[in-house]
Amino acid sequence: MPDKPAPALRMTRQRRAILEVMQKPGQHLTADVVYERVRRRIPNISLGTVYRSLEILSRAGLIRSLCLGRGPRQYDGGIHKHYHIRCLACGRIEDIAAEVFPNLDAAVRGKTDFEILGHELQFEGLCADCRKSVKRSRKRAR
Amino acid sequence: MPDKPAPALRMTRQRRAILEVMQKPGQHLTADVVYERVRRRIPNISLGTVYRSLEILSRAGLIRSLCLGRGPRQYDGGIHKHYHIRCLACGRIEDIAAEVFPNLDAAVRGKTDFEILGHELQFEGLCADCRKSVKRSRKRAR
DNA sequence: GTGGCTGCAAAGAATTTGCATGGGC
DNA sequence: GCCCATGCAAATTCTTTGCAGCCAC
Repeated sequence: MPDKPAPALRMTRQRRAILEVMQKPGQHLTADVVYERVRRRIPNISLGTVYRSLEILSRAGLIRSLCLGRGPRQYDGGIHKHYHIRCLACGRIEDIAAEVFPNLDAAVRGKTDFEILGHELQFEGLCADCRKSVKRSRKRAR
Repeated sequence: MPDKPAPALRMTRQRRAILEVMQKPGQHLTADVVYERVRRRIPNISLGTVYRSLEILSRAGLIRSLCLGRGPRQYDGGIHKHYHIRCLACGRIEDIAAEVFPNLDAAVRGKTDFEILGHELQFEGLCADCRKSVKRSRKRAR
């Protein structure tokens, strides 16, 4: 097997602009929204470039790639980490106002060949609205 | 706002077959693979039905829907819960041989309106192969 | 019997890719 | 100067949806 020298990451104007858009913490942006915002600065950037850059930047660990329930993939600047909760019934996503568990990574370190760099955690449950419907239907069922 | 009575879940032949395919623990199946397997029993089932059923069954909490890095969404019978780790560099996914943390749910209970039913946790890091390449490239850079 | 479920097929959304040219290192 | 990165647009992949008939409850 030939050596695969890790490719150099070129910091182009496009990638720099994308990184800056991603910088603001606490946002989850779809590729589409990133495209829209970066276009203010680089009007002729292409959507393909945005997709390629997001992929590369997330592989380089500069941003995070999230998959929150349904819909398109979302990306996050990753400075301010936080968790999410998704309603199993209606798919709604919310941030959770709780601090990150720093010891999770340590807990699995050594259980695998991988070098653990972080984790992604989302909770699942029922939002207040859907809980009401479920209760209602249970009552009906009696 | 009119009452939205929670819809009844009909256990059709198709859904039963899908559930059985999903039953075997420790597998992550794409809709496509589920389709292929269920077709052995119900040859004229349609892919659309598979998508619809997977969505409904996961909303009902009977199976779990996962988003593991790139590629299509995956589904899991969910009996035997386990965590995953994804290589940031190459995208490889592996199961982690560690027990589930039962106290995570309790830790966020009360921090939100939601009724917490479970969680999805995936770690991120570098697999052995990619770690080698990175080291190599760092050495070259000196 | 009724309203949800299915098969079929077409539409739609999201993402990837081929290729010629441009630009970072 | 070498190669990776980009723009453009077409192609692919994945998922959803409209509709008429069917079936679980």
